[in-house]
Amino acid sequence: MHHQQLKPAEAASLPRHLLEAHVVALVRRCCPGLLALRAAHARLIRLRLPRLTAAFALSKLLASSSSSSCGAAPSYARNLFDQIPEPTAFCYNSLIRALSSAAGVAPAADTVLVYRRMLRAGSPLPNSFTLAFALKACSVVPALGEGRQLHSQAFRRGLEPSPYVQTGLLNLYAKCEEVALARTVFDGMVGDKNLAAWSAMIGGYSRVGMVNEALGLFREMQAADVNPDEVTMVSVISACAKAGALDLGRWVHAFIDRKGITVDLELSTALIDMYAKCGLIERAKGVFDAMAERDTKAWSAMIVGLAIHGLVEVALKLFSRMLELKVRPNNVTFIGVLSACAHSGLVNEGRRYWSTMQELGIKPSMENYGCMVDLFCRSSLLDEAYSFVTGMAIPPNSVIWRTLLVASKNSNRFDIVQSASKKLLELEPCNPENYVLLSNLYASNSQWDRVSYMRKKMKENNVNVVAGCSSIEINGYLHKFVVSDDSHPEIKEIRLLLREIADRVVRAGHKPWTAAVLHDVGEEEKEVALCEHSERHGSWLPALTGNATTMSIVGVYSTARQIFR
DNA sequence: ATAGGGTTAG
Repeated sequence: MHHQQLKPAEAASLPRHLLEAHVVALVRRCCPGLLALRAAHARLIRLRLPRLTAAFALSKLLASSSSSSCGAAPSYARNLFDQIPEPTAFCYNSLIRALSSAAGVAPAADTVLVYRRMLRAGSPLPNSFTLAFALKACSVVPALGEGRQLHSQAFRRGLEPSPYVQTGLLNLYAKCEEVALARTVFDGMVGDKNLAAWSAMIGGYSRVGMVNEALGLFREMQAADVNPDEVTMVSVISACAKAGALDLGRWVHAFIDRKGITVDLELSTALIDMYAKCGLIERAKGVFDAMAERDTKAWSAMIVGLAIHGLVEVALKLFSRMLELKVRPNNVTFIGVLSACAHSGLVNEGRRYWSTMQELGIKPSMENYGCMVDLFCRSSLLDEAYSFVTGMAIPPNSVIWRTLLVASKNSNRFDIVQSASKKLLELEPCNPENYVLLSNLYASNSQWDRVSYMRKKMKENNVNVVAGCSSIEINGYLHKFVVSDDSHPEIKEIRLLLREIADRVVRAGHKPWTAAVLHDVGEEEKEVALCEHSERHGSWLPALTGNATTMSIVGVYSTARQIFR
């Protein structure tokens, strides 16, 4: 009965519960996939089901089209919903669930509209499913305003105690980087906290870079006897990657193996990212090679990792392999490819990849444009860089203008300097970095009137230079340092050690750049030293990815540690 | 009657 075609005549004679069983089986069999769903839809129409069973069938189709395994189908879901004469809560909930897979900011706005429509209709009333799905839609955007409206709805309707609503709220705040709000929900959870809540909270801390909090909570979770799974571990590993905490990352990887946690696609990608960011590109490659299947993100993580290690040829070869295997690259993949070209001055190759990107129909992101500007600037093709910037399809951001400005400051292209600095101050009148950059630029040309003008403008805009900071992981704890901050309890020992390292670098006959960075030198020299460093090794240390002014003495220490390794 | 939280690359 379940596996054979049912004819309209037979359908008419079947009792309702058997018909419904048939509908359930039919819809279940065709999932996932929108096409199969449409075919099932057509067959159900041909059966000319009685009114109630037809509504039931439409509800089942709607629920199926809203599941994530079906692929994005919000418009189909709307279509189905509109055919249901008296939608139940189940129908509303499925429609809201389907909306969360739409692109852009639409899910949040549409969700609120559907929710309002439900309230206006007077019945059915929203239940915990409604809120859980609606909150999910707001989390994917993420949309804090809409989410807060839903929070107050949950409270007013007494649906707040539901663990699914709670996790939905917690996740919403975590996605919006409102960790304090997320923590309030987390702490207020009644009874035992479930795995999803722990994972969402750890993920929230990791997302905003509160690494110690993320790892601390991971320990608390184990103390509370909640067993982490592969989803939890993705956040934990990603926290290690953010911190550049290699020792900790290796320990966590060993933990994953010891506990027999499945290293799936996502966790492998997180591990690749972690090893690459922590400087162990070979281990990253090892994880990549061991993967059973690799999606765009996994390939991108590997290619970007190789690129930042300066392993340009390997990165580009891997990209060709990716194309051969018909994995579709996206703009992030091209960040890796283009930055690889920029790193080693492959201008023509970079241009070629840029057209490849166009041919593949990938719309360049700001970062992609940034890679090209960087590519031209590093090869001293200022004219090309400038005309590229002015011809961009989207308005260039401050990063682009800063790249151009730094590249042209030692040239005689005052027109570029002029226009770039003007744009920069328009776009970011409150970023101290720009004032430092421009002051230094004018000072080096002895344009003292302009230097003091900069100072005046800073005062006008109430801009204060904030100290850059850096961090290093030692024995599983992240130590933070701020430029010229001596408050670290072991600052004396740290300074002594740095001096020792500097001496050893010189004695070992290394280029003096390392020593230059280690001693208290001017920003300009640090910048030169960093450029040389990047060319030689790729900028694999997170501590060094900021500009020279945001680099603290301990950031340098970790560089030196890597060199001696 | 029918369904549900958390994760990944720049």
